[in-house]
Amino acid sequence: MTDAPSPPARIRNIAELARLAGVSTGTVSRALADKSLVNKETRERIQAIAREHGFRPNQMARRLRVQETKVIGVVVPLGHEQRQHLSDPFFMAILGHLADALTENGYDIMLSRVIPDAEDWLERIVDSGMLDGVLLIGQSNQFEAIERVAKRFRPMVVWGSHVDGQTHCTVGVDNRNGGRLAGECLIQRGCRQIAFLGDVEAIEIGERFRGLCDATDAAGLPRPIELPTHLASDVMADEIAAHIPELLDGVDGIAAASDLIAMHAVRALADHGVKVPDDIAVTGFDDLPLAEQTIPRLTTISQNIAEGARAMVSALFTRLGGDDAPSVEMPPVLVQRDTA
Amino acid sequence: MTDAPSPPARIRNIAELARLAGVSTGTVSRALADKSLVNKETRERIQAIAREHGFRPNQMARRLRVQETKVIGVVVPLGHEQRQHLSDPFFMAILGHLADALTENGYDIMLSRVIPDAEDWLERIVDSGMLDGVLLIGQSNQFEAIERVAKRFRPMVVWGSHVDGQTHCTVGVDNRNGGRLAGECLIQRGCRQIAFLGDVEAIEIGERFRGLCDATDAAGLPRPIELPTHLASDVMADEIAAHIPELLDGVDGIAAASDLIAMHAVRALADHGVKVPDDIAVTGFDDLPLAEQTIPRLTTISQNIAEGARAMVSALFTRLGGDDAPSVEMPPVLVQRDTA
DNA sequence: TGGTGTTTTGCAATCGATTGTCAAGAACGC
DNA sequence: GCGTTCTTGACAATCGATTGCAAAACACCA
Repeated sequence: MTDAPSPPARIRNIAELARLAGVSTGTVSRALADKSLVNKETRERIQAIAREHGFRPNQMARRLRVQETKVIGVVVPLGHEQRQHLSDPFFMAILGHLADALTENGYDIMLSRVIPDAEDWLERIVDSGMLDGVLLIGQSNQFEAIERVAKRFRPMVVWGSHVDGQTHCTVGVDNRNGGRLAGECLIQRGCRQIAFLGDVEAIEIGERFRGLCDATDAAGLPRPIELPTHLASDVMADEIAAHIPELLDGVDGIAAASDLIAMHAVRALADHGVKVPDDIAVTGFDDLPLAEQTIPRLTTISQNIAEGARAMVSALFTRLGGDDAPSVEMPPVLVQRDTA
Repeated sequence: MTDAPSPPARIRNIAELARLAGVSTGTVSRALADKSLVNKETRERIQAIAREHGFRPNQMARRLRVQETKVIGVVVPLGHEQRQHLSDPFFMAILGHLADALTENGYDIMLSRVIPDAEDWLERIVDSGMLDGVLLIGQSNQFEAIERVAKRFRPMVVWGSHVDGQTHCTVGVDNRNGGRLAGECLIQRGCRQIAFLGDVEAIEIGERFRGLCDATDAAGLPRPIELPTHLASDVMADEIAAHIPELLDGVDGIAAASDLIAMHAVRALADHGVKVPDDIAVTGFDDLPLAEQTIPRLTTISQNIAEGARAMVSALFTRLGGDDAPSVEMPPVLVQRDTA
């Protein structure tokens, strides 16, 4: 009996393993699940054979049977983006934290396919039977679709803004207040003409813009100029470059809808010899880990991504347990660094 | 008959739908798959009922039956990292491109769980029965494990370095040559004492270091100093800060193992009044979209992430089709910008 | 030896689809 | 009116596990 194993033949299912062990499939199933119902000796013998042959039970079959998949879908609705590109660092950062929290609890993550033009994209995901729960990162302009599904599918948590009376459970910062904070910061620096870089079609971005308006209104300043800028990094640079003439025309403060947009803007301004923050002050939004590492370091509104991810997962788990979890709204925090 | 639907009762499976339509489950299945075997009229009638009730067949069951999951696992082996954190922007960037390419072809993506301490982490993923194929991003220090699995599991493609005689299929740049390019760039600028920021335990990083040594050897310069720096962004900043004394002690060129490390280094140097590239030149590796947007813009070795992702997916598909796909080694390109 | 109680194990139904096989019915020609 | 061909759809096996139920095996005691 050599101890260097050259597995004779791969075992394909518990039936084969059962034949090999001279027991029934039921016993094998119980043995592999380490149930005390089966005799300790047979149990260990079966486990040994399984190990020796590198056998692992088919998860698809098990999950079909137990009606529990241990898979959570993570989805970014990109309805308002012309191209669907998962490159936004904010999404990636929160995805990382979600992954940590979910895997710690024994769940796998499925990045589900978003069929761009289909009305029922969320229904397809939710009803696929592959997912125990769903996490949405961002609401985009898909409020209706999300509400519709939330009414009958409980284990779903959305990163985004909470609107009065909505059914779906959100976790996120108070975007409007965050926008206000950014505006107040810029105004306090002495900015008079503020520009907003972002796509207000997306609900949470729209809220940030509204908060910014709150700030300029309160200060008796003109409304900020809206300069649509998308989140997809491949078009962002061009869009910002296209906005440069408008920015150079009297704007002295920029509130960007995200840190990435802010970084691109700072770069583009530098290319035109504009000094940040002396000539134009810039604020970001998100407080990515990177925001602290840029030169100049970014003044931004912090979202506390790690805590947000934890809150999402915890809300999802209570919902998976059948209980109700309320929306969570975290306070935005202004992080003042070098750009404003 | 109102056309505003208030679905009477949810249909749970094709059996219920079959009863409702007065046909057998087999017919329903074929009708939903739009097979010409069933009469056009019954087919449309069944589809209408399904639509009306918002019924979607259970994917788990279908996949178990057809033995094809249309799911590709995407995994980052983080064997050499003490904490498993999916925050590296390079990983995220390539994940984004992989997601695009896979979803375009009708595949979903599963971020599989990596059980940190388990020897058989890759076996567990591959044998779970949930995945048609696997993409690994990075080899980390898991060469053995990858080889072992590659010998019997064909549909797997790995981002990383190709070593002579290896079984597993890799796609990646020639890391050694990339390291050499970085070294030559620094040397040509006049750097005499070069430091390497990265964790050489990881295969691809080690190759980059070796290439760097090739360059210093060829120029008759002393070997670069190794300053271990991990990829996890939460510890990276501290590690780099800890390296500062060594960097200020005669080092005039830094080759970083990744763009992120380079950006952190530039930031840390700025904090100590060191000017980049005048006092110390810095090169990155990856050429993230961000590298062009920093101030100063990063000189780096380009990996062409988009093309790499496409190559991985295409190799995976030919392997899924049963054919063999060879490893792909892309030439690294030096992108000279402001930091070196 | 028989009865009772406790472990162990096997049997068979089940999860929800897909699909090969075959029979019933329609259409058609002679 | 009968045989032949073609459609259409029902039946049942299958994918690979889990699990309730009941039978078998064994121990123990009177």
